[in-house]
Formats: sequence, C-alpha cells, structure tokens
Amino acid sequence: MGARPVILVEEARREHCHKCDVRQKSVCRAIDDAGLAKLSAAAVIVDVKKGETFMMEGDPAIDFFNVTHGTVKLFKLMHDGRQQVVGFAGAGYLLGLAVSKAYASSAIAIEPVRMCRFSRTKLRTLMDDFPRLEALLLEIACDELAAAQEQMLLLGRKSAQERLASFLVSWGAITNPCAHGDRVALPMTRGEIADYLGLTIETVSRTFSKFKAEKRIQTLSNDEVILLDRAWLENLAEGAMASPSLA
Amino acid sequence: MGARPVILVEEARREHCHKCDVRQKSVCRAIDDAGLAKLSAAAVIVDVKKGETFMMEGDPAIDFFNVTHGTVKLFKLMHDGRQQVVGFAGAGYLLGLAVSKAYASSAIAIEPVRMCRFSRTKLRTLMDDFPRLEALLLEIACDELAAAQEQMLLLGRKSAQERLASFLVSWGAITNPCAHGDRVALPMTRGEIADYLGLTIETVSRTFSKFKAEKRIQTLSNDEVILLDRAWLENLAEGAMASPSLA
DNA sequence: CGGCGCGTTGAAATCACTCAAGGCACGTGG
DNA sequence: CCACGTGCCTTGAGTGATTTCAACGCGCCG
Repeated sequence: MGARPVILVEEARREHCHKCDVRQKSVCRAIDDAGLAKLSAAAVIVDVKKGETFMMEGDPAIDFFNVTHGTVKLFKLMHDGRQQVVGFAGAGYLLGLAVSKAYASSAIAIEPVRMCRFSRTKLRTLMDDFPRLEALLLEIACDELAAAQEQMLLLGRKSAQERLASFLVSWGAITNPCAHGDRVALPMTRGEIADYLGLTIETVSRTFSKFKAEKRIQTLSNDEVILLDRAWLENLAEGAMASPSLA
Repeated sequence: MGARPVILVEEARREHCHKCDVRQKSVCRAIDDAGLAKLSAAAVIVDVKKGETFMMEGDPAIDFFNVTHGTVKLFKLMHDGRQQVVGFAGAGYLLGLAVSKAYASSAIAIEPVRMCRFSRTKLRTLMDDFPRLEALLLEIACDELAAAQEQMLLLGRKSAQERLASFLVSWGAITNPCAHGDRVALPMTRGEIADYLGLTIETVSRTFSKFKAEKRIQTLSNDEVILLDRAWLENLAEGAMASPSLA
C-alpha cells in the first residue's frame, strides 16, 4: 500500500512513437502516421523495476499505461491476504481500462517493464482528435470482457488440470501470436500462476509434474516450458476428456 | 443449440422511447430528448418467453439487446454440459457487448423478457449521430470489466459462504439501486445461482439453510429473501471473518 | 392420483488444500 | 572457493470443504 514508484526515463519527445515496435499490436495502431507527433506528445515513457507496484486498486484512475516491454501482473487482494490475479499483461497491453473512477485492480511489474503513460485528460483529447481511437478502445474493452468471461468459466467449473492446460495454451498463444512456436516463456512464479488459476502453489507444481511425467510438456527451466502435445492440452482445456480419460 | 425464437411484438414506431421507463438506467440515456425519434426508429421491441435462448455463444454478433423488463441469464457451456453463468441481466442492462465478431456467451430468458433490439449497423449509425453514446458504451464496458474481475476474485478465492453472501448483497444492490430495501427477489433457480457462483446446487441450498438458521436471512419463498443482517453478510463477502469467525 | 421440477438433507467420496520437509539455484560474504 | 542464507519449487502425508450420490419433501398441473 506504499507510494507509486514510477521512474521517469525521458520526457515525451516528438517522434518516439515512430520507432515503437509494439505500436501495431497496441491501441496506438488507431492513430495513423500523420498523428504520431500528437501521440508522442501525449505519451510519457516510464520504466518500472521488477517488483514495483505502480497501480493500486481503489486509487483514482488518473493514468492509463501501455506496456511496451516486460510483463505486468494485475491482481486484487482481500483483507486477509488472499490474492486473485486477474491477468498478465505483456507488450501491447493497455492497463487502466477496468475503471469507473478508481482502478479495479492493482498492477505490479514481474519483470523490468517499460510503458507509455497517458493521462486521462490527454487520452480524452486524443480520442477527440482520432475518433478511431475511441472505437478501438471499445473493441479492446469488449475483447477483454470476453476473456474475463472465459476466465470465469475456468475458475468456476474447470479442474486443476484443465486450468493449467488452459493457461499454458492461452498464454502460449498470447506470447507467440503467429506461428506455432511451442516454446512458452513463463515470467511469473508458480505462486502467481496459482493465484491466477484459483489454485494453491502445491497443486500447480504437482500438475506441472504430472504433465511432465505424461510427456505433455517439457520444462527447460522454471520459467520456460515446451508444449509437447498441444492438441492434448487444448482438448483437456475444453473439458473434452472429462470422463473417458486416457491416463 | 436450436433456432433463435425471437418474437417480434411490434415494429419500431416513433415515440416508443419517449415513454420508456428504463431509459435513464440504460445506454439510451446518452441520447437526449431531441434524438429520441432516431433512437425509436433504430430499436425494435422484442419479447422473449421464459426459457427461450435468444443469443448463442459463438454466433455472429449481429444484434445488441437492451433489457426493459424481466431477467436474462448469460452463460457459457462446456462440451460435457458444465455451465458457468457469467451474469444476470435485469432492466437497463445491455447485452451483446462481450463481442469481437461472435457473442462470448449465450443468453436465455429466465422470466418473460422484453428488450429493445439494435442491429450492429444501426447502433453504429447512432454512435456517429450521438458521440456521447460511444463514450457511454466504453464506460459501461469498463464497468462490466471491473465487475468481471470482482467475480474472478469470488470464483478463485472465496469460500462457499462468502460467495453466497457476495451474491445476495450485490444482487440486492443491483435490483434495489436506491434505498436499502432488504427484500431481494431471486428470479433464478438454486441451480442457476450455483452455476453463477461456481458451486453445486446442494452447496447453495445448504448455505441458504445455514444463513437462515443463523438468522442472517429470511426466506419468504424460494424466490424471495430478506436480508436480516446485511452488515454481517457484507463483512463475510469481503472475507473479514476468515479465521476468528462467530458461528 | 401420479408425474415432474425444484429444493432440501444426509452420508460417503474426492479433489484440492494444509502442513511439513527437503531440494535446487543463486547470490553474498567469509 | 566454499559455507550459508534465501527464494522458489517439489513432494509426501493427512485433512477438510465441497462434491457426489441418494433419498425425500413439496407444490404444481395434467
């Protein structure tokens, strides 16, 4: 519940958006080349160190953040310390949407993170200048809502194995958007995966071990796995093997 | 998985939006009195009988629906029949937001329901005519996202008792927006509550019985309860009584 | 009257949790 | 270079909250 240690790397300069390599993956794609100067002027580049919390649930929602490097964990806490991770945000992800007046969740960097920060008012100005931006924000919010509903299904109705399989497949798809790279990086800890899937760390670990023993995955290290049998994992994730399972 | 038996009651007429008693609670409040004729022209009033499914997960998202009377259940299904209810929608609620191209969830009327139907294209036209509408849609989507994250916390980390307490309090707040009416109508069955809370019907029933025995609630019938001890329920919902509980 | 949908309650089973011990990798300091 | 501490992960054993299985009650309706 401390301060928000956002470190300013450089004041916004014209042109930094031109070289941005995640623009086409992010909200910023709503703004054409001609508008990049305005975009650059509105965005402030910010670095956050691993382990730093830069957004607190309940705080007034002043800023939006667009992740350009690294991974962020979005989470909610209960009074007694129980934690629910509501999402992991990698490059191209926009933070701060779940908002009425206050942030709906907290955010912490689980790797060194670089982001573009937009104040609410500057974002409003940008939306007035570029109507496509507002439309794209709506589209993004709707997609997130759909993802949230998928996660509700996972949390409410799936078994531990189905949850981990779902996570590996969908996180793999997010981080390897094109091409079926079966190597998946896991910057988060087992405990964070557990808090995302509504399980305990021990159950997550045991399920990893089970998948390994069954040759469904291979672990290169604690934070990198290879999906050896993606089709099997996808079927499991969808609940296709509920009763007549193949051990 | 059948057809979509939407029954058309009357063709859209000018003026029907003028008399609408849920306008101020719904998206339609973005449109001022001067624009009501256009709104009326875009909306088609539709009645759906109890038990009819009028939106299917995965179907192309052609229409949006604004509920004016009755209650709708939004849900997702797994191949083996497991169901997760992702929300209940009463008067004023907009359906169809969780959308990229296809609906993210199915919708069924659990009471006789009346709605205004907007085609995607007509909604687009309305948004162009009334920019406030697009802004309000974004706001609504963000609020829903925040609610979805709250539900993730419930599903991932709360006990059965905490889940039911959360549900009673929040559903009560939705249906009795102003004033602390402690009488809460429950148009959904125990099974539907269970599928919303990620529990079984038996656990829901047992937890109702426990709350009754402890005089936290009183049941007038299966579909109407009185919250006798709202403060206690709210505390429980937040997890404030995790260890040092008062039986 | 009988059937059906819905809800309640009891008893037994189970999946995931809790508690506990130990391993491994990494960094720090002697 | 090695001892040590720490954080993270793994594994085992026992427990427990919730589920599963089963029976029953109740109201409604044909």
